[in-house]
Amino acid sequence: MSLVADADKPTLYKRIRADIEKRILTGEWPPGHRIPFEHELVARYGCSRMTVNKALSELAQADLIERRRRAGSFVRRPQHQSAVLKIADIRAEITALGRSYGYELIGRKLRAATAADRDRLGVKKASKVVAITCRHSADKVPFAVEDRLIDLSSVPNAATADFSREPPGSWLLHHVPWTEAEHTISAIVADDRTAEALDIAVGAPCLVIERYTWRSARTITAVRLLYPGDSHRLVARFKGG
Amino acid sequence: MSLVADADKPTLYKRIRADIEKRILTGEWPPGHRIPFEHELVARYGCSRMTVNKALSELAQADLIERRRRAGSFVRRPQHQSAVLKIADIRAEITALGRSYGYELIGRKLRAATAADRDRLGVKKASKVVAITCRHSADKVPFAVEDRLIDLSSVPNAATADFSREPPGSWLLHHVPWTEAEHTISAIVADDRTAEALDIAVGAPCLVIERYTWRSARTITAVRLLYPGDSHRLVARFKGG
DNA sequence: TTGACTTATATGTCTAGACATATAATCGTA
DNA sequence: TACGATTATATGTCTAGACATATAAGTCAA
Repeated sequence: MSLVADADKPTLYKRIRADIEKRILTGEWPPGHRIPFEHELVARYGCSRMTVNKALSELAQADLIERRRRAGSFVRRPQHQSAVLKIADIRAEITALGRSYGYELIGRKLRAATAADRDRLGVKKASKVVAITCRHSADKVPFAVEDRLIDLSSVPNAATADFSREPPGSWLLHHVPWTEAEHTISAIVADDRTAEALDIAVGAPCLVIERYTWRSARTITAVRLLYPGDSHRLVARFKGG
Repeated sequence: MSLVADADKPTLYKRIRADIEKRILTGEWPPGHRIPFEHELVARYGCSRMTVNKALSELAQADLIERRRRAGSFVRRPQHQSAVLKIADIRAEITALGRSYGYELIGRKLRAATAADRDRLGVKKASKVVAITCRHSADKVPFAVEDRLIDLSSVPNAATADFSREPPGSWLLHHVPWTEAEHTISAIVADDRTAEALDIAVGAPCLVIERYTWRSARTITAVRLLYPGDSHRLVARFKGG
């Protein structure tokens, strides 16, 4: 369903769909934006309404737009994240469980990307980054520690964002639409520093989720989340064989 | 996108889609089965070709069927599992990585469900179950140990299946189509038994994936997979905000 | 038997209409 | 002003056609 794969199949409705998809993904048409009415697209592309309708129906099915009778079609918020990804917004995750959410910024540094930073972000050229360390808690109990890098060449606003009150994950979720992510899940045992941060014993099991996020081939952020492995469970639901 | 939600919206193309979906999900039309040609459905429902085409196109988009020109439309294998779920079929996972797959049945018991079994399977009434313990390896190195229960009231064939050569996950994947699953991911440290089974040190971190699988409200199987946490990584890719 | 060519056919896309329906906007009334 | 009825409009569904295109299947020659 990539843009490239559809681009070389030059059927009209796919071109229309790709055109609109591109404007949404680049942010040119942000969430809430009303996209042209069917009759306007009919005029613009010089085709019948059914053709435009097919393009828009597929975009609606993919949750990129929402269609409302009499009102028009609107760009949707990227709220359709998968269950595993939902863990991304830890604040939402914790409050959804009916527990009180706590957040604490441990460190924030703005620096030119080191070799290690570039490696984590998967970029080659030099750039500035923000490095953030913070802790999330549920009902005053440590829930996860987060260690994040944000590529400022992709998200310049992050340089001046106030992460002392808002967690960077939530901030990004609201300021950078439509991203893709790759997750790596593994397990470690807590070392001294981790044990202290999570208030667990040294040698206790921890779940590690590393996520690397990009949009249209541009790296956005790389984050490492450490969860106490024995006290928390991450539930993911899927359909399949 | 549930059957129930569409059933009370009695538009014709949705009824057609739901009819076909139902036959696929119940297994009446198994993977590979050719569903009726468009012109046959046109005759059956007494509608135009565009209407059945819309129903079939949506089923194709949902990966339930595959459409081939000149040949017809066919029920797809449930191979479109998410990355995390893919770990379900460990054999496929390992061979996909180009490594040699090894399998070893450790234990197999057929018994009336104990209270603990019923709890794991989430069922209330008594039933028979198969309990299987086995080990998967990649290039002769232990990759994961599996501890599984299969509810025989849902999958009676499993009582006589030969799990000494075929892993139960692969067997189920080929004998029970179109299931839903819930995953729980956590981390533990290896105890004596686990350490020996995975050939790692006692106290080493392990990743635990528990999966509970059902189809149309019927429990199928519950499985617990233990991975050495430091040597393996499970990668999941998602699209979302 | 094998390979190249032809043909039949199911799907893929598209049109120019039609009527249905939900609802935003307007208008009228209390 | 607030509320209820009316209207206008964008989307939702559907039709009865059309031509395009990939390809399974059949045909024929080497």
